[in-house]
Amino acid sequence: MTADLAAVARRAGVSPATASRVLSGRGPASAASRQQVLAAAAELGYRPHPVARRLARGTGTRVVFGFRDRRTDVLSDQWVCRVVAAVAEVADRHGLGVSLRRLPLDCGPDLAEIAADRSVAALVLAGHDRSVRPAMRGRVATIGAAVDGIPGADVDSAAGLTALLTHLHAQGRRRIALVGGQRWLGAARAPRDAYASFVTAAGLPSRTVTGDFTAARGRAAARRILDRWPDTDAVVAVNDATALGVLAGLAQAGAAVPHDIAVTGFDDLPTADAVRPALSTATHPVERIAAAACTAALGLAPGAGLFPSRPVLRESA
Amino acid sequence: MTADLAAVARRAGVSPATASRVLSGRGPASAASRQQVLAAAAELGYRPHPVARRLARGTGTRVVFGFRDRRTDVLSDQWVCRVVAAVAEVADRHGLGVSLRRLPLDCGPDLAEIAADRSVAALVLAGHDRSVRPAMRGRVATIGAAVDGIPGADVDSAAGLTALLTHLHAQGRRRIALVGGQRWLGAARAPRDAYASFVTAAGLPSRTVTGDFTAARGRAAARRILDRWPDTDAVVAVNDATALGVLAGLAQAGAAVPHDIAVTGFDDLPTADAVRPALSTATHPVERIAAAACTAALGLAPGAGLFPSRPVLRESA
DNA sequence: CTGTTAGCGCTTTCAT
DNA sequence: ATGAAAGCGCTAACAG
Repeated sequence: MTADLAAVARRAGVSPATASRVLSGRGPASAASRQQVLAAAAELGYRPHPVARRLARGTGTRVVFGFRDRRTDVLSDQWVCRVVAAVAEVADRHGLGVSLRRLPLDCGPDLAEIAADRSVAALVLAGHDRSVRPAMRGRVATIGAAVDGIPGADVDSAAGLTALLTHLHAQGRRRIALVGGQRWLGAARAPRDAYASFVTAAGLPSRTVTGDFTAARGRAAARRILDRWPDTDAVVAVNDATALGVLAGLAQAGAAVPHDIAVTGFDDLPTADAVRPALSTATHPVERIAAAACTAALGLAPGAGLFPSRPVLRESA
Repeated sequence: MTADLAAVARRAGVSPATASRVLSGRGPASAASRQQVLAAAAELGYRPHPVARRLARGTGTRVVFGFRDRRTDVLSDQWVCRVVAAVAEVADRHGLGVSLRRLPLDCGPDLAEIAADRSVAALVLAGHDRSVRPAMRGRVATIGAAVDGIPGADVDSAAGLTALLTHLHAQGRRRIALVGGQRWLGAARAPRDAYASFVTAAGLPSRTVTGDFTAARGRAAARRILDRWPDTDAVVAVNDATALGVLAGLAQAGAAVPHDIAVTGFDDLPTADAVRPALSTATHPVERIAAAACTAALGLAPGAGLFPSRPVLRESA
């Protein structure tokens, strides 16, 4: 039914090899043959067979998004879902699909399996830290800090958090607490460090509580903070989900936001603007980040890069 | 490097065809040969080449999730992202990837293009209505109402909404407004109808406002409702995003939830439980729905099915 | 139940 | 620049 390359070549009066060169844009071809081939392809309504192409080239057909986490219920994480969707949209432009794979903390075996799967064109990793080293020969990128040689599409969270802290400080907040992330997570490090530098530089007390990027823990963290340091006047959360939890926890405890306590999130998920009080946070170009990680993993772009984290001030701070 | 089928066959002392039959589980094979082949495969660490397999079988390598909507920014819709992620997880088990494709309202040409793409193993459609008819020969399923012959993984939203309305009524709410969805959207029909039947049966006034499944419109809808029917004592929203917006709009107008006005959502997204007041809504098995649609589209399951919508009562109603 | 023989559709050396 | 030919790795129709 559908015309194949041979048919196009025949009609163009050239060999399949030449037709292939023209249609795939790889390899030389005279203007004349190019002309013929293109015309023939158009007339025949030729559509290359992506699968055949990938088999011949030895490239895979899907990019795996590997998310390393302790939770089993990955789908309830908005950030994860958003990134997967973003990657799915980018991948579509390359004729590829995305698979979501939850990875345990000790993901060596899983990574080896992924590397051995020849349907995998590339691996995009998130939730990693220094200890994670993919078993793949290239075709890998991370969302988050780059790890030895592997390109990473990272958010400049140090700058973003510092900007938020600066804002709070300018507002007169002097007893600022941080709800951070798990220690095993690479992405939790930068915020923690940025917070530490800021408070010491500004001569503020350091008040840190560990969360896990979920609203549930954010809520618990709010209570803990109120218990330990009742005079806290601002809470900086490592992401929006946590901040939402903090908001809920504070409301439950009867603290007024932002009057008594200011709250900030991180990521600027759609909900940040839908809740009351609207969440002040830092916004990140998720789509561009996903796209960068994806193309870098596919080897279509040199490296990934550092993306801006811009404060978005709404009502909560 | 990696052993191929021929190597396994050779080592097992059988033909490639037999090895293929055993390893792919299709076609007959004597216990003896099966034994040999399996052993040989194990010893050689044989991993089938998914791409070659798909080329030979003529099946595609990815499932396209087509989302029909007027918005360009699909990624800011939590439901969409969640479904994509869920499909991506299910697809992974079949060695497939998912592509996300935004479809315009008039998506005929796009569907034709998707059908012509031989890398597409299946199409999962959402945001459709009766007018949409995929150009594919099978390999399609919808999330939402089934349309002529195409299986659909649908939520029993009529039952879910009715349950919510019944709850509100039992609470003494008598002036209940609905924030529905766009008329061109098939998924918006069932809730609208369910609401209509309920209010007429209960002898309540009908108060309907059209939303678009976003928080922004939900907020606007809340204001409109307050304007037109100041004595409204409950607002039922067609989804959680809308409900979040309604919550924000009511808060802004100084209405207390649930004291003055009760609010309900639909879907039970993770945020529903993170906001204050926590959103009363109806919960749906998103993963199972996505899985059903995916497997049905791939032709691995007969049809999709109707999934339960169970009320989850929290604080807002 | 098994082997033989063609493919699936495109790419890519390697000569020319 | 171009063509012939040899794959990429597996599946499936067809005899036997």
